[in-house]
Amino acid sequence: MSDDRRLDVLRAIVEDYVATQEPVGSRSLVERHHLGVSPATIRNDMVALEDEGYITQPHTSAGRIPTDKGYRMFVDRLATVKPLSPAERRAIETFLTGAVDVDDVVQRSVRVLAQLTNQVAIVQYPSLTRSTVRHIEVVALEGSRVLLVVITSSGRVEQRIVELVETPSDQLLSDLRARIGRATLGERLPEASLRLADMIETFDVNDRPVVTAIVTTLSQTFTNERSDERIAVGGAANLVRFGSDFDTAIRPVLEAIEEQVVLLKLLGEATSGLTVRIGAETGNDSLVGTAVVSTAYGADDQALATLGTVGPTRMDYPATMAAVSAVARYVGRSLADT
Amino acid sequence: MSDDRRLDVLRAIVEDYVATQEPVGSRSLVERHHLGVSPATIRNDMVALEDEGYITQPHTSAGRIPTDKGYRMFVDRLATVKPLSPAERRAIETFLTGAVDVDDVVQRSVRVLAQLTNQVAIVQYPSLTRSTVRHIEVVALEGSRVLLVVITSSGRVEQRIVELVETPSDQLLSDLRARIGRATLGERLPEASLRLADMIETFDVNDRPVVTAIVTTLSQTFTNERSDERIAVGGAANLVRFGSDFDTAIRPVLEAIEEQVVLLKLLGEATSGLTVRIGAETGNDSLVGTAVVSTAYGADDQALATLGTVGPTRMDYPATMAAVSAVARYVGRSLADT
DNA sequence: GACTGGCACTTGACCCAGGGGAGTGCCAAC
DNA sequence: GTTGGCACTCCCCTGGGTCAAGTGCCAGTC
Repeated sequence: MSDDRRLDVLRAIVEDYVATQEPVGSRSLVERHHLGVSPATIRNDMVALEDEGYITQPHTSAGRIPTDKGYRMFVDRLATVKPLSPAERRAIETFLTGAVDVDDVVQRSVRVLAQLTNQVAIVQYPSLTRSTVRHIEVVALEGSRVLLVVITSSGRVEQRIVELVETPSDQLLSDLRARIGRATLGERLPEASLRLADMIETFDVNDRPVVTAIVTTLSQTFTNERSDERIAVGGAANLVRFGSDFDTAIRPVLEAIEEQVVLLKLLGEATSGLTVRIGAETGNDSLVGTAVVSTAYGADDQALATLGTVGPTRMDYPATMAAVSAVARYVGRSLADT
Repeated sequence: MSDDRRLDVLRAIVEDYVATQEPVGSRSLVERHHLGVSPATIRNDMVALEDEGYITQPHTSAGRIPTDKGYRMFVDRLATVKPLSPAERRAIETFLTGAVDVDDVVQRSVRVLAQLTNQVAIVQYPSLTRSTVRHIEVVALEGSRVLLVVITSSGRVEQRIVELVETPSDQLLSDLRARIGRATLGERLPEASLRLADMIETFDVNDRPVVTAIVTTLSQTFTNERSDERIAVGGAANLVRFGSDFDTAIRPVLEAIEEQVVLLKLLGEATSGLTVRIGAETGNDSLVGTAVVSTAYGADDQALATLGTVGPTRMDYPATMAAVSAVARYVGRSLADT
C-alpha cells in the first residue's frame, strides 16, 4: 500500500469535510478527486488511517471525519499555501490605511481579519513591556495637577494625570523632564521603570514628594499589566459557523472571548512564527472542536504582540493561515508608520 | 368585569412568563398568585386581554404569552421599582472605583452592567462633541514632529502626532500654545473647532504652514465622528438567554453588536431619562423579541453619552431598569472625578 | 351581571416502528 | 495491491397513536 496515496486520501478527506461539513465516504471521495482507484481501495486506506488515529467515524455506517491528529498532519505536511487574492490584499490595505492612531489600527485590523476569515478575530494591543520609550512629556495643568504622557516605539500613547500635594516650580519640572528623558529614552519599558526608581534619590530632598509622585506614576504606567492585556475581539457573528449545537459548540467560545485572561492564553506566547493550535492543543478543555491560528506581529523585526483567529477545527486552514499572516504583516507595517 | 383585575392578570402573566419562559395557563396563574377567582374567570379576562392585543397564544391549546404591547403596558403602568440589593450596589462601587482612566471606567462599567443584568451591556464612550476643552498641549518631538494632546472635561484624552514640513521654533510653539489655549479653553469642542479655524489668519504668513497643519489636526480631532461613535460591548455570553433558536434569536443580535452604527441607533438619543424600547420600538426589524433599556449618563447634570442593555423582551424589566440607572449614576460620578 | 364548574375539543410533545439510503467491512477474485 | 460484490449497520425520516395541558363555551349559581 502506497504511503503517498494514503496521505492524499487524508488530504482529500480534510478538504471535503471542511467544504461540506459532512462525513465523507469512499464513493464521493473518488468522484470528487481523481485518485485513480476504486472506492474499495480507498476504504482500505481509510481503515489504515483510522488505525493510526487520523480519522474517525461518527457512527458505524457513516463516512469519516478527520480527528485533531488528522488536522495536525494536514497542517504540518499536507496543506499547500493559498496566497491571498489581490482583492483580499487590497481590502486589507484600504482598511488599514487611514487609521489615525494605534487604537484605530487595532480596531480596523480585527474587523478586516474577521471579515477575511469568517471567524472570530482577536488582536492584542501592542505590548507595553516590549516597546521602548520614544518620548515622555510632563505638563503642568491647572492647580497642582500634572499630566504625564508616554509615547512608545509602537506608537502607543499612555497618559496619566497626577494630583500633587504642592504646585511644582517650572524649574523643577523642566529639570525633571530633562532627567527623565535622559534616563529612559530608547529604553524598554521595564528597564526604564528601574532607571526611574534609581533616579529619585538624585533630587533635592525638598523636591522628593513631587518627584516621587510623578516618577512612581510613570513607573506604574510602564509596568501596567492591565494595558499589556488589552485585546480587541471581532466577528462574533461568525460563531454561527461553529455548528448548530449551541451549548457545546458556541457557548464555550462566547465565554472564552469575554475573558481577557483566557483569550491571552489562547493567543499564546508571541513567538515569531505562525502557530496553529488544534483542539486540546489550545490548552482549554471546554474548547473541543475549536482551533486557534495566531502569530506575532511587530514593527520592524521586533515582536510586539499577537493576533489571530479562533474557529472550528473544520476550518479552511490554508486560507486562514494566509489571512492571519498577511494581516500581521500589514499591521506591523502600519504601526511602524505611526 | 373589573378592569383592575384584568391588569393584575396581565402583570401576573408577564411575571410568570419572564420567570418560567413558558406560556402561562389559567390554572397555574391562580395557583401562583392569590387572585381569589377561579381559572375560568381568568380565562374570560384572558380573551379580553387578547382582544386588546396585550397577550397572545403560540398555538390554540397553549397558555398565553405577552405581546410587545403587553410588555409596554407592564413597563408603563404595572411594574414596581425593584431597588438594587446592597450587595449589588457594593459590586458596582468596588468595580468602578480603581479605574485609572476613562477607558478603564467604560470597560469596567460594561462588565458590571453585563454581570448585574445577565444581558448584553453596551456603553458609549463619553461624547467628544458634548464635552468642553479642559487642556490642550503642544509638544515638540524629535525631528519636525509635534505631539498634540487634548484633555476634555469628561476626562478623555485624545492625542495626535503631526508631521510638519519644517521644524517650528520654540517661540512659535509657545505662542501657538498660548493662543490656542485662549481660544478654546472651556469651549465645547465644535465651537472650539470654529474658533481655531478663525485663528489661523492672525499668524504671520511665514508661520502659516506650521500653524495650519497643527490647527487643522486639532480641529479634526475635535469633530472626529469616529471617536464619538466608540462603544464598548460586554456580556455576549449572555446571549444564551435569548432563546434556543440560533438563527432567529441570537444571530441578529450578534450581528447588531458587531456594527457600531446599529448599536448607536439602538442606544438612541441621549435623552436624560431611562428609556425602554421593546420589539419593533427598537427600530430594527431583525431584532424581533429583543428589548433595549438605555439611559444617558453624564458628569454633573450634563448628558455625555448613553449606556444600556439589550436583552430578550421577556426580561426582568424592573431589575434591568434599576441596574441600568444605577450604573449610569455611578459612571457619571466616576467620570466627574477623573 | 359576574363568577364558576363541567366538558368537549385542539394541538404540540413524545414515543415507537418501519422503510430507505448511505456507507462500511469483508471476502474472493484478479 | 486492487477490485467488485454483498451482507450488514445505523442514522434519518415519516406516520400513527397516546398524553397532557390548556382552551372556549355553556349552563347554572350567587
